[in-house]
Amino acid sequence: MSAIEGEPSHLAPVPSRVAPVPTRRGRPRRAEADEAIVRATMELLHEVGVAGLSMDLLASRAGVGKATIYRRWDSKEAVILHALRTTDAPLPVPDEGTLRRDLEVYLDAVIARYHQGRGSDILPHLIEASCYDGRLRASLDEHNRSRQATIRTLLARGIARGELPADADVDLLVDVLIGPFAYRRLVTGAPVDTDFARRLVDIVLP
Amino acid sequence: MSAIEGEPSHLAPVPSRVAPVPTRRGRPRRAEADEAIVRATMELLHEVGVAGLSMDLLASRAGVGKATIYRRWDSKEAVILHALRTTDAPLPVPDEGTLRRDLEVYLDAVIARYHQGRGSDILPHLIEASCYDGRLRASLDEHNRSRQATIRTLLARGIARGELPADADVDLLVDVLIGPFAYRRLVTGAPVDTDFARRLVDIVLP
Amino acid sequence: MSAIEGEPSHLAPVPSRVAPVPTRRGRPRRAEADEAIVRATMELLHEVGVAGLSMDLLASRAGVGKATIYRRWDSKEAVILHALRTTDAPLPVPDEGTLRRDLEVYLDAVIARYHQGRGSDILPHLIEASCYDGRLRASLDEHNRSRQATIRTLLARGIARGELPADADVDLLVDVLIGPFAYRRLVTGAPVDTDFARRLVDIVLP
Amino acid sequence: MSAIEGEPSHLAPVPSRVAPVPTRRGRPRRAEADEAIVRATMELLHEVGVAGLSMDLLASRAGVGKATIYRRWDSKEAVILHALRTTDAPLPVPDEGTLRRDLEVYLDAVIARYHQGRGSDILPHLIEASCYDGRLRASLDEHNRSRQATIRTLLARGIARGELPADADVDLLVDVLIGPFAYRRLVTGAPVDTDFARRLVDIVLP
DNA sequence: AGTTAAGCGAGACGGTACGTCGTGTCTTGTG
DNA sequence: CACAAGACACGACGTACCGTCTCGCTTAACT
Repeated sequence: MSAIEGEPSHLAPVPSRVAPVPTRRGRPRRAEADEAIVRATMELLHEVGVAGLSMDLLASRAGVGKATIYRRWDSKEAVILHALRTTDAPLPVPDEGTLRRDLEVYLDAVIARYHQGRGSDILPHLIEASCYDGRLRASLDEHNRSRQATIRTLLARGIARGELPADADVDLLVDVLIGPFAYRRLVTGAPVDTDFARRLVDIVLP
Repeated sequence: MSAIEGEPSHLAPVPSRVAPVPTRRGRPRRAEADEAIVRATMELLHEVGVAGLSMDLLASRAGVGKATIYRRWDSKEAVILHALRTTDAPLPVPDEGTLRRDLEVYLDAVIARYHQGRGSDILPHLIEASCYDGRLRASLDEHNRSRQATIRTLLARGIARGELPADADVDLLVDVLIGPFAYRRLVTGAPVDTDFARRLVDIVLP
Repeated sequence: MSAIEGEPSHLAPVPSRVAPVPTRRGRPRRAEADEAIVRATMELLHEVGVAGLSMDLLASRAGVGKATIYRRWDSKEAVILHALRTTDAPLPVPDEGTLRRDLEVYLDAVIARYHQGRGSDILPHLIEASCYDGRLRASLDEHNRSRQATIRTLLARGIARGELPADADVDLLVDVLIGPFAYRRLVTGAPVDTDFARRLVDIVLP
Repeated sequence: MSAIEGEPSHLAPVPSRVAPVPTRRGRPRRAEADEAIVRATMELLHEVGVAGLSMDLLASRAGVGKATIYRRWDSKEAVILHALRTTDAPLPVPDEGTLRRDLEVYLDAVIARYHQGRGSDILPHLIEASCYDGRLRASLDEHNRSRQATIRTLLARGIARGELPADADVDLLVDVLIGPFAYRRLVTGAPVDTDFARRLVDIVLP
């Protein structure tokens, strides 16, 4: 699983992607190769996981030479991150009438997706890789921040309805609502369930 | 940096450590070897980082055979985690008179340690490795949970002083106070500073 | 160095050269491209040797697309052989009055050229390549046989002068006069000098 | 086929072999690995030829890691040369009563072995490789020179019998008897047969 | 004048092999 | 038994070539 939160990353720049060179000289890159690589990446992530995905395997599964992959991305992790950003559908934005209900429904959806064991090693893997690769770090951060969009939408609605004060510290609220999930999942391994989400919302909406 | 929070893990069980075999047969293990390995591990973590630390390098630096390392630990990551637990000094427990001040002082200390770039890839590396190794996962989780001791002490004092209600949800408060730090550092890359800590405390102590 | 023996191969067929197609349709091939490729080939052979000469490097040095090279020749080795045949000036035909002196002068010239280290790996490389490519083999053989012309001229004059019997086995004499040079250079690595040439002539002209 | 001439190279040094380090520390090299590698090399040379023999294929056929090969030899060619020297049986030393008959019988045997197409690209390949690797060059030269032993034995016997003058130039005679074979095979591609051998002997024994 | 066929520089493509590295295990001789 | 040394099987890495294949353009010769 890659993301703890929601909204897609539509048109965001992908810094760790190798520049496709806007020049029009020479044979253009084959668009099907991009697709095939992304598809093969997602397939293999589900079949053999992040640790079992080697560049040789990926190339042969995508029917592509290794050089074709390295021409497009810097590293295995950049490929994986790109595939994730391309593929990973955002969670729906709930609209239940109250901020409390919206948050509860959304966090439940996060938990549901967060609990699928398959691929739950992808994000930790990318985090680790990004420690050694600034470009990857930037791209991953950008992606993860973009996933806060849904919860920001919910909070903005809450302010509009007067459920939160107009000067509420939205940035901090986002971190408080999502941070504990990431902390439990990545760091302490403590379990996360619906009740946990309820109590968290109680803190934010007293 | 390895830990986001405080107290040491002195006598805690280390599941991923290979059992030293209580039997008394044969030549006993050399205690200096343990020390040399831990020392070499910490040296290399600072010199070449987690990615540059190979078992061959570690063995030769410690003046030890590789088998001597594997006799004691399951994997490279288990060695690193052990070295960390052995070495990493806990942050002091503040006592400023009020819960608010205690939390502020403590979180400032966490931030100060959290910002040292050197070795800031160790925890992410261990998290990733623990995805593939249950024993490591258990050991790492145990360690990270143990680091919550300081903050729990502070909260307990706060309850005793009446600064928090007697039925306060301590488990959750701990996660709310630390989770956002982990989230920013590991996931979004957003900056963390003293002001951030202040605002966080405001949420918990309205 | 490419050849152990003499005469040029002016108009000889070059089987491994791709047929330029006598049809006149379409844009004609650019003659400067041929020249540029041959020139770049010789430059690179001197600069980086046969092993360092890659088709990408050659194309970029010649300012030409790789397809332009492959349109003209089958393989890298065919290019090299062509460049050699085009460039390599034949040794002069001596005329000292006696067969013995002629042979001595000629063989000394062969030795002088044979000792230049630069490019001395070209012939071995072509020989090896010709093991896997019949067209190249034919072209190389033809070239190398053509280099016997000078020595055949000398022997013919010797027969005319009565220095050799009219029924002398010229084919064999050629091989005996040149073979030991090739053998030492390619196979045993034994040194070759003027004295060696003298003694060889003594065998042929008792 | 690797050699144009005869005697084995019993105890000759093999400079291109990586030094096995006379030190007695650590686990000794597995002798079966050496055997398996040599056996697999010869098998593959017959099955796929020199060009089809890759290090990965060789390692997997020998049931050995690539590092185990590179620990012992510098390059693919050094392995091949070693396998050849280890395996290639020398031609028998004829004893027909006269030097002329001995030479004829021996050269016929050389021709017979020389004509087997299988593996006839090995020597050219090694020659080429030795242009880029001094150690290999030395080893190959040493090997090829050692193969002159048989013919030297025959010539020595001829001198003892008075068939050759006592001061005959043996070094040169060896080159004259073998050189033309190498020259035709490697350079001009001209055919070599029994008649050619007969005429060659006529030159040496007038 | 328009059409057609081929050449052209650039560079992407699928493959294959390279030689190196790291892991965790195994095997010596020596305590 | 433990130990230092180091060999071992495995398998991934990222690079370098090869020879082919598009692109968007010339550049003629044939309509």
